[in-house]
Amino acid sequence: MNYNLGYACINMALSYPEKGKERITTNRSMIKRTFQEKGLPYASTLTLQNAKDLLQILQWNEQHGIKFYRMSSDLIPWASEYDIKDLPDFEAIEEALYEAGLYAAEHNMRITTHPGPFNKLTSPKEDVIKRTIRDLEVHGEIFDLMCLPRTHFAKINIHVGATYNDRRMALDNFCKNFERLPESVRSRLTVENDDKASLYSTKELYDEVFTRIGVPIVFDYHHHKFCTGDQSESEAVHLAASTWGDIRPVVHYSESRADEHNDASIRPQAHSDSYVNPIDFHGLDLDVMLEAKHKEIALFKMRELLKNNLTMAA
DNA sequence: ATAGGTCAAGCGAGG
DNA sequence: CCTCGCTTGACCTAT
Repeated sequence: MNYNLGYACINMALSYPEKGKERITTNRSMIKRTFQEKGLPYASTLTLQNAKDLLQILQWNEQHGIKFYRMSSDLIPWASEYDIKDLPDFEAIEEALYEAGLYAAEHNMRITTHPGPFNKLTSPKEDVIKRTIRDLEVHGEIFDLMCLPRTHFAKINIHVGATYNDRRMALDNFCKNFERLPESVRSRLTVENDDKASLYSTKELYDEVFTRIGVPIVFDYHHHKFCTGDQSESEAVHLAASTWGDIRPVVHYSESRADEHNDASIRPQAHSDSYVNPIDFHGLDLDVMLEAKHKEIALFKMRELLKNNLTMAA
């Protein structure tokens, strides 16, 4: 079985270092008021630091055998509000991003991203669509600056995520607005099954999105429990995997926080800190994005679980 | 230095 | 009608 385990955005060891050591993070940001006061020069300063730290995170990953990483969407604060090329430090930023992308390529790393829930290609409101296209375009541009491939290897993953009590209309909008995206995004976009029964299951994404516009499906194990589309986990993960062509499918894995803390008051969709069960690959080659709060620490735990699992099977 | 309140965006769910 | 949660906590002010 071939697979990579990855984690999202934050490296605990680098982000919360021991005293005296410098914090390494790609998530420096600012609130709106500060952006209005300080404008592009400060955005540029934060971006350059974030972009330089990205390489450090990738190097840390390499040292720890981690080949799969989800980039933060906060790398360039307020990027949708201006042209990145207008940042005073653009050349240095471009260089830092290129270096990070080159490092990833040289070490066979897979880099992906997951823009926020505000991105709604389904919306009947044109201004929502315009903002969504702009935000996705920024993600595509950053990946281009890193020279990441324009394939689903470097996926940009979003949810379909809304129905407006008219799923036909919503799905039609999604497919129609997909065509309005720049090639840097269209070539990389994937969709993920939702975590609410009223939204979109893997099966529905397959029937209504993949078959129409060919966008592959990221299967989320935890979300599937809340929106099965009348499929078993095995059926759904196989269906999702069939949408990826030559590219190894990505899946998301997390466990229930409510179970982990034995606390029924925690919403069942919430993600655990770490893991107690090894992921079931259902016989597939998959790249697994681990969505646990403890990040790379949880990844190491999953490694152990899989190793023990293998030992027991042998 | 640390704690606590606050923070762009779109939705749906729950109170 | 309001708040929370979601990709992913981080920023900012008061103490």
